Amino acid sequence: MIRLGLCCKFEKEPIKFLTATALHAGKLTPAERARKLAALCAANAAALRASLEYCAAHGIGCFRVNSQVLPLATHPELGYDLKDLPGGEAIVKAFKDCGAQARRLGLRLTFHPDQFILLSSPNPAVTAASVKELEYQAQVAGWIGADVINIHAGGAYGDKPAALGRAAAALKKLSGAVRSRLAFENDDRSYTPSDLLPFCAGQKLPFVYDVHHHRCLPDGRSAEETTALALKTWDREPLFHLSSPKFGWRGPDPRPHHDYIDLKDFPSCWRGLAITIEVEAKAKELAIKRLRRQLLARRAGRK
DNA sequence: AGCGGTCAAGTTGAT
DNA sequence: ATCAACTTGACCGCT
Repeated sequence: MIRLGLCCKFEKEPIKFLTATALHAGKLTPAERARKLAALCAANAAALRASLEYCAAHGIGCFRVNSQVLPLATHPELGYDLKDLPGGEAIVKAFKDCGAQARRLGLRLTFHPDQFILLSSPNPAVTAASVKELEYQAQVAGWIGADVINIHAGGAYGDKPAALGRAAAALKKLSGAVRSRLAFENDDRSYTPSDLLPFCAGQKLPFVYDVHHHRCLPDGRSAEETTALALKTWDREPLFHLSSPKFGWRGPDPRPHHDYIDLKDFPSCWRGLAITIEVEAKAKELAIKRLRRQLLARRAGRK
């Protein structure tokens, strides 16, 4: 059966992940700052633990972890190694406990580094910062047992093949911890599934199929064809993305995400597949709950 | 408790 | 030139 994934946060459930601003943290003395950051990391480990319990209790099989789960960890000036913060070892253990609990509960965990993470950039400083961020996320992924770090291909810079060539070169700089988890997702501006499927095949990396992005930036291939090709790139449970347009498909801009998923946007060819679908909907766990109910009702009604 | 200004980072396309 | 969009609006000082 399909596994639905919740992205990063909750709408109604009182589980909060904390962050910090560099401006404020930078004004603190080093000791104050270390204490503050340690407190945030510890609170986020507890929030992750609570998230896992919630997901398991509500039929949500996958949870995406916020990139800022260790706030400012890779900041150029304020970055830190969690083990060096006060009580850091205990916080690492709290994350490892989350991993053990996720395994017990059968939950899948993923990361989706943000838009600044670019392996295709012509600027080496951008790539270097991206590699650093990926290594950090892979470290946390190791603690908690997350099996996917999903990124976009980045900008086209006027020449997509050249950009993908730079990405391929950057892949060589990544540790096994990142490589073994890395996946590429089609976006709604530059890179379609047709752009990325050959790249992923060549690099032996899985392809995360976002059908909403594909509908916003089509490439002439159907969802059925693309789904079949995407499935083949995975040596474990495939990961796909689903959303609905906030203002409808006839609105001014289909890209912003709706609070909920319109069942009509659920590709019929996804029915019954053994896949994870991360639900990118603003109403978060409420959207998953509604989608789950509708999928079950449809399944029952079909028979 | 609530408000408003502000926040590390890149790229794109609409206005 | 500015802005919103992207995986998530949240933080923080002020009242």
